[in-house]
Amino acid sequence: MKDRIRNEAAGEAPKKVPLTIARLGAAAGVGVETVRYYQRRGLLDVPANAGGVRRYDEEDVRRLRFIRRAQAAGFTLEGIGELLALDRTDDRARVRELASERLSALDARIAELEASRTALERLRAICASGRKGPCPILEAFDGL
Amino acid sequence: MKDRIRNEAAGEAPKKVPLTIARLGAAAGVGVETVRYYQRRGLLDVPANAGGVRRYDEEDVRRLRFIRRAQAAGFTLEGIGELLALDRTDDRARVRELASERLSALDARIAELEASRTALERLRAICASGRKGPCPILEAFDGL
DNA sequence: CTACCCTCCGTACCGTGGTACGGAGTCAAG
DNA sequence: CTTGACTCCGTACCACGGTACGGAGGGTAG
Repeated sequence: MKDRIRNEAAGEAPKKVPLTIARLGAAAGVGVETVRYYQRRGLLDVPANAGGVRRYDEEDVRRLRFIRRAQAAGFTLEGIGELLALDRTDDRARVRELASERLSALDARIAELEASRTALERLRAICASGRKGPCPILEAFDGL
Repeated sequence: MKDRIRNEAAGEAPKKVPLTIARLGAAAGVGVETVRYYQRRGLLDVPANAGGVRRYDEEDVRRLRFIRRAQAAGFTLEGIGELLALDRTDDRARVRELASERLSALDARIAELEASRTALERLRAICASGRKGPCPILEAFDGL
C-alpha cells in the first residue's frame, strides 16, 4: 500500500494505478470526506460504478484542484459551482462579470490586510522588549 | 428619536446624549445583537445597571471598534479576547508573539490573494468579449 | 483463502460568527 | 398618561465549510 504511493512519485513506468477517492483527495490535499462533500454539493460528479468502488481520472483531479484554488481566491463553493458550469458553456460576459466582482473584493481585502499588516508591525515595534511605558494594543489599530 | 441622531452629527453643543446599546453598535457599524454577542463572549463587559437600561461610554466604543479592526486583521474572537486581556497586563513578549504570528499569516494570505488576483486578471483578459476560442476557466488558475 | 484496509452511504455533529424572535420592562416626547 | 420606540433576556436558529461515525461490502497482498 505504501508501495502504491511510491509508484506514484516514481516517474518510471506509469503503472496506471487506480485512482480511488482517497488518492484523488490526496492529489489535491484534501481528505476523503471533503471530496464526498463536494460531490454532494454537485461540484464533482460521482463516477458511475454502482455497487463497487469508484475510480477517478485526471480530469477529476483537475477539477478538485481548481476548487481549492478558486476557494483561495475567495470564491464560495456556490460561486465555484457556477464557474464549473460556465466552463462548459461559452458565456464570456458572465465569466468576466464574476472575475471582475471577485477582483474588486480581492483588491479591497488586500488593502485591508495591508493596513492591518502595518498596524501589527507598529504594535510589535512599540511593544519591543527593551522599551518602557505602556504597550497600547487598542491604539495600535487606530485609523484602520 | 431621529433628532437624537441628528444631535450626534451636529457638533455644536455636545449634549451628552445617553449611549445605549444600539448607539454603541452604530458607532462601530454593528447591530445590537452583535454587541450582545460580544458581551456574552466576554469581549465587552456589561455595565452594571441592573433592572434598567444600560448606558455605555467612549471606552466601550473604543473597545468595540478595536474588536472589528482586529477581526479585519484576521484575529479570531478568541484571539481578540486575549489581546483585550493583554491590554491590561504588561506581557510584551506575548503581545509580540501574537503580532508576529499574525504577521506571518497575513503575509502568507496577502501573497495568496495576490496570486489569485493575477490569475483572475488573466482569466478576464483571456475571456475578453471580442476573442475567439475557448475560455478556459480551470486553466486560468493553474500554478496557484 | 484469508487478513486487512479501503470504499460506500446515510446521518449526525462540529466551530465560527453571528442573526432572529418574542414577551416584558423602560423611557422620553407629546 | 398614553404611545411608541427602544432595551433586556433567554433561547433558537442560521450559513459556511467541513468532519466524524459506523456498519456492510469491495479489492488485494501474501
